[in-house]
Amino acid sequence: MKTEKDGTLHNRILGDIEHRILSGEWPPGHRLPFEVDLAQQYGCSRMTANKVLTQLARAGMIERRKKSGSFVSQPVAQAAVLQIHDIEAEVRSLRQHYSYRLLARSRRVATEADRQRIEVEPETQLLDLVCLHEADGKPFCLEHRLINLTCVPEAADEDFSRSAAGPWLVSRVPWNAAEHRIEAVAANAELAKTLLIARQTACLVIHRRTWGADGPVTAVRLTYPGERHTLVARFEPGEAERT
Amino acid sequence: MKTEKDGTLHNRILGDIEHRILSGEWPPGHRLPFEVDLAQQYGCSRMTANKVLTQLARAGMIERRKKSGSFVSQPVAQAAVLQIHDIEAEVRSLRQHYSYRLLARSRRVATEADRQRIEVEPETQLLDLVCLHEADGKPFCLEHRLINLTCVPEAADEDFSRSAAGPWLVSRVPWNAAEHRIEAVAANAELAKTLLIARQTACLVIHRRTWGADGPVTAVRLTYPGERHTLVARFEPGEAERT
DNA sequence: AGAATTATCATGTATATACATTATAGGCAA
DNA sequence: TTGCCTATAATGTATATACATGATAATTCT
Repeated sequence: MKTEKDGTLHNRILGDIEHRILSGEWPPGHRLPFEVDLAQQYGCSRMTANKVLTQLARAGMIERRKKSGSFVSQPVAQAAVLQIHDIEAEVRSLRQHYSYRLLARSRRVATEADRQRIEVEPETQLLDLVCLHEADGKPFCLEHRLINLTCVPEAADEDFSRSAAGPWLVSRVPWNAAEHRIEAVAANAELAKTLLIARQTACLVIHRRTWGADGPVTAVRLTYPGERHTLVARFEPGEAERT
Repeated sequence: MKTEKDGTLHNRILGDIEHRILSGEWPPGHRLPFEVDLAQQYGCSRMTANKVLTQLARAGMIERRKKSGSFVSQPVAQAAVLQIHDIEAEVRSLRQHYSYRLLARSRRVATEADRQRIEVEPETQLLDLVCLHEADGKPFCLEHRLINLTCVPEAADEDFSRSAAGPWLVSRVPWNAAEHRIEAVAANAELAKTLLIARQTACLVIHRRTWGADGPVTAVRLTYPGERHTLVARFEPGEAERT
């Protein structure tokens, strides 16, 4: 995403209108000048004004109605962009040493329980991986992953004993949709033992399901000890991307 | 965000190129046809092809280099759009009855502890609210909120005993940045009592800080009993918005 | 007056054109 | 061979223009 304003007329106009909206000078519901008037004010052609307004409309900051004009949008339901890091990068950014251990690997036909986690057809071959990501040798995150071998048959030939499946998949399989579910759970005995934490410790659990052109690719559950981990999301409503 | 493909030439071309990229037909690094060639293939002018490519570039799906051409981007760090609902709407969407109770309201000059939560100057007047959102009469979410009275002096005259401060603020104060932090915590005695849950129950905590043109507006901490609440985030990398 | 028609206005989409910008390739001279 | 210059190719930005679309306002007809 480019955000620098590179002196072009287009971006100057865009920035100016954005500023008026964000500062509250043009509150929600306010009708902005017609395209021809904007063009005159800024000394540009209608096409240029039109492109700016089109972009603002795509960014959701204004709504456009034929004949009536363009209006500042009501603030919409809040949305935030959540960065889902690669775990290795996440550990390194904490300046800790990253290591990885494969705890279990099995291949099977999807069971009913599996199909609760990943929406595959019955009889689909799956790869089931359980692995532990460590920071400075201490448990950082426990990963449970199912991979749909119909979509990614090459995965059957990888043993994933040295490196995690996540980065391997990302670079190999094009995907076009993902769903994340985030919840808090208390550690049960098994989880506590694996993560070396006390029972009942609150943990942050991220479920991620990914789809490609041929259907579900993978479903992964990441469990982080709660006290040691937070997710951060940012939202800049005015940051319409610049050309 | 408009996503329907409304038969225009622009959107036909956009959808076609998107499809080639998402299906893997044009993998990351692949050079797509030059603008003039695209224009010829689709029987349109270069301007139209240019606008489509510009849009794809803004959506992050392609990178453009002068003289060299346009290339399919490497998949970027995953990002997900997290919907932060209005709590009342959230409860209603579960088809439960929403109610609200103000538990505490006080006004004071920012303490050192407050300034850990909201980045205001010393001596700033704050409004501190604690309230409970209920679904079908049962605790649903506990809210701790600080409001910066320098930014929102009108808030001092509202008692917030009948309705929550969130929606009131949203409709009154333009804001331009927000930060969310999500973590899991175990309920302490006080929290357990307020939310009517067992001690040590895992809870999902969302910290949201909001900035307006005049600095920090509000900081809010929402605590949900973990077993009963999940956050959902979606990401559609190919969903470049359509004109 | 009320309904149907027409005119008008603002936006939406597309084209042709012009010139600016910038990275690459090729040529030319020291 | 090296360094510089120039030509060229592709994108970037902006303009003028044309016609389509859809909503509102004005007019006309019954």
